[in-house]
Amino acid sequence: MNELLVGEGRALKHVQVREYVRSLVKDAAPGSPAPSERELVHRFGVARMTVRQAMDALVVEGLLERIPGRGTFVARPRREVGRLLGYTEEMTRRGLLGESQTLLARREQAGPGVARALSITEGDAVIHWKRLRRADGVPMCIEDAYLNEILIPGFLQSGMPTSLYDALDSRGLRPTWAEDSITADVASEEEAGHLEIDPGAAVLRQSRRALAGEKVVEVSRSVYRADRFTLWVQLGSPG
Amino acid sequence: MNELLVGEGRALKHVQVREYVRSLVKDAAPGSPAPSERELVHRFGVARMTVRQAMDALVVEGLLERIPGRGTFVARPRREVGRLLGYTEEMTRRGLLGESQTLLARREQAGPGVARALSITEGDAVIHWKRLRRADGVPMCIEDAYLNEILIPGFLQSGMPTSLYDALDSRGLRPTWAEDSITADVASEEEAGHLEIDPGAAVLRQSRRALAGEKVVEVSRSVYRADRFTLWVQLGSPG
DNA sequence: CAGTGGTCTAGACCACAGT
DNA sequence: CTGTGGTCTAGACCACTGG
Repeated sequence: MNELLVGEGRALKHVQVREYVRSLVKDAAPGSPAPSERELVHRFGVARMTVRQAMDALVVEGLLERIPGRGTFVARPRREVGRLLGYTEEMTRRGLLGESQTLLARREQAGPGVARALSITEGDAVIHWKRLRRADGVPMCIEDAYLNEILIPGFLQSGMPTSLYDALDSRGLRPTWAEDSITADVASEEEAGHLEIDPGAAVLRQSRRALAGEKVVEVSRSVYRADRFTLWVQLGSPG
Repeated sequence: MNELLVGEGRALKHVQVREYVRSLVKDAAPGSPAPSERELVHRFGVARMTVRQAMDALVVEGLLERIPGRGTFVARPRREVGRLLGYTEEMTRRGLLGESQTLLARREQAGPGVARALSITEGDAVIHWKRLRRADGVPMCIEDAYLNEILIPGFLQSGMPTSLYDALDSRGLRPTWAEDSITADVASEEEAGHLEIDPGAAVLRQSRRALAGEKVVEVSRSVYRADRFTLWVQLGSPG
């Protein structure tokens, strides 16, 4: 469990075996056989329970699959909820060039709504960052985000990053979980101006509460041009 | 692993221990201590590795949490992607009464698009089921669904169920995974008539591909009144 | 038949918590 | 200090698979 905390010199045997098998299996096709447990026992000179501990971890991880009487095999990749993507990554994945234009970036005191959403106290410092997002040069979305300043001290002074999620990542605060609410609406005058659409055109509104571990790092409201953006979500339990 | 396949008489020790601990812990508050491993060794007269196998399963399940040097404790419930809900359940959860009015229900041959989405062959039999959904008596959504007829023989003849997902559930085909695409739009004339809104009013369009295990059981397009419906989604990896 | 994973034993030493 | 979980050993028998 705590291999990252182990000092340099130590190397737990089950970890050695696990990583050996992982490296063997890394680029193998699904269905390829992994070494048998008894083969690993001989190769590493360890007890079978130790080998099983190593293999168990890889099975739980979804990398291997045991078939009684036959052997252990590379599992077909399980369906999984994708990594949580920021706007720039999302656009890159769609083959578009994502750009941002900052409309507002300043330190504020949290109002009651933002404070509740960020799980902080009203009046605490927050970063308010509003951006116009483009894709291949054409307006795509307006994002209005609030960040918990306590978690990212000096954020405004350090120069605004291109990708918020990358910036959070570098602080060990990449969101891995988000709660979104999504609704359809029509664009207001102001939104229409920024997005270069007609007032009354359809837009998709997304409110996000993004967490890194237990910490709420970002709450935001985004409004997307409906004619340019479709949201994809996977729901339920992989498997 | 295969406790369900085990004959009546057999009872694997690690399963006995696991279920004993599970029952102890079922209604316990997070943070409550579970029996220590050595205590279970004495209680069941088994080896410690056997107890660990039992506890490991509960830890992987997220029910228990080990703290080295302290003991094993009931874990706080992990964040999890919710069970995939059908319309009726979704409305119930929101405190609304969900009702359906069938607009169309018949057997058809799959066209190319539906066939691809259902992972079947063009011309295969499908159930085409179009419904107007109400919440507390007011139109909420129009759902146009296609079901793989091979998976649910006699579906049309058996009387249309109130809840599609419950009906699938009873056949062991409750969807546990869905891929949705969501976009905003304005209502067409026909949609506006059904939904009792003005043409041009904002609507949320949701295309769903729902799977039970590996089988695609349902593909559907729904159009929701934006003034009455907000979609909630959780993204990322629980934990 | 030989080989596989699944289960199980009866010990052992370690690092770490709390008293 | 005692008690905890974490690691590890060197065997064993079982049910199952495939040739």
